[in-house]
Amino acid sequence: MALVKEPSPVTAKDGPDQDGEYRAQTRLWLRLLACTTLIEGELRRRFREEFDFTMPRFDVLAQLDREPSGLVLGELPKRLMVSAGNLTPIVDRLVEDGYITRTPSTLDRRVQIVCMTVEGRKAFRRMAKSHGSWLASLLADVPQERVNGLIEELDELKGAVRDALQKS
Amino acid sequence: MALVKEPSPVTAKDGPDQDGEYRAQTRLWLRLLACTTLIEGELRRRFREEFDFTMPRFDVLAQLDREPSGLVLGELPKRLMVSAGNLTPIVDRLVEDGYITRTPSTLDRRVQIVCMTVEGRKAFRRMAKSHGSWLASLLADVPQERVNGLIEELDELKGAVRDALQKS
DNA sequence: CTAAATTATTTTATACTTAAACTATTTGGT
DNA sequence: ACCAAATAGTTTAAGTATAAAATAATTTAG
Repeated sequence: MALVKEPSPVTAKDGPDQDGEYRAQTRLWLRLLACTTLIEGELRRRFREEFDFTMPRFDVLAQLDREPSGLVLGELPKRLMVSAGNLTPIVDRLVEDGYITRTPSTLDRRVQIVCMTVEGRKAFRRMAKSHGSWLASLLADVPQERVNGLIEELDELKGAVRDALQKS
Repeated sequence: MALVKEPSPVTAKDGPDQDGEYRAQTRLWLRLLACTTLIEGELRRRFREEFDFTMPRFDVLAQLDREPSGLVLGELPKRLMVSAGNLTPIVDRLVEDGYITRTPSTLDRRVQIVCMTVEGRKAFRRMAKSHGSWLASLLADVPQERVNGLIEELDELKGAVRDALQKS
């Protein structure tokens, strides 16, 4: 189960660090993580301060906003790339707070349908607008073509990683 | 305190979504998050399976690996971009497991110096090697120039975001 | 030379996260 | 019809994360 190409002996070009191979890939990962952490921290902070809301809760609403007829609960973990167990308390709380409803399916009593309420939708729209403008302000100094280029490149990167995961 | 340029009235070009402005910035953020989540999940899984270790613990060791004489404890939260309170239990556990030591400074008894042990260093090297090869395998299908290009672009993006945060 | 401000770190409260075990329900094979 | 396997969802245990309050030690100002 060889997941990795045998490290080619790079001997000639490596720098002062004797770390060995894969430096560029590791560096890319660290950049990716740093950018995400930086932006995520700021978004979290603002969600908290302005709306007393958390990002995972917002993410759930964002999914439901696109589905007027609601979603099977089990779809959420897949779309949000989080574990199922994780969503239970988050959904509980959103129901409790009146943003969404959770109704058991009549056809299959294991299944539950979650659906945004009118107030939920209203609250989401308001927050989504701020969310967009926060991002725009954070990324204001990144030229538009660079933004578009990165979108494309990261899409491809995501695809490449997914493929690699599939194969393993 | 205008953080955001007033949304220019895009009226003409917007697509089927009436989301409004900032679409590209939001899309970029979602891609960034998706890539990071995807890779992070896989790295976490492998750390767990192969070494029964977690990423935050590895991150602490990675910082200390570069500092043979140890680090002031307070440096860690800054470098790792996590909160200070968060590190206390992580450092506790690393000490307990013998990977690092924590000694109070003689000059300033508020300060503690953390330093990797020999076994810690050995364990770290072993894990770092795997970490690198996991990343290489995940990113194997991303061409080398693309990797290098992304490193640079993300570096600039990080700088731009940091500047934006500074100003706010 | 002491009171007040500052700094380093820990503690507390709340929330998120995963993996794995568990419950309830449905489905497919016999 | 029955029972084993599969599926949907929740619960549990351990760990990670933040913000904010608390503690302790040091520095600074008067």
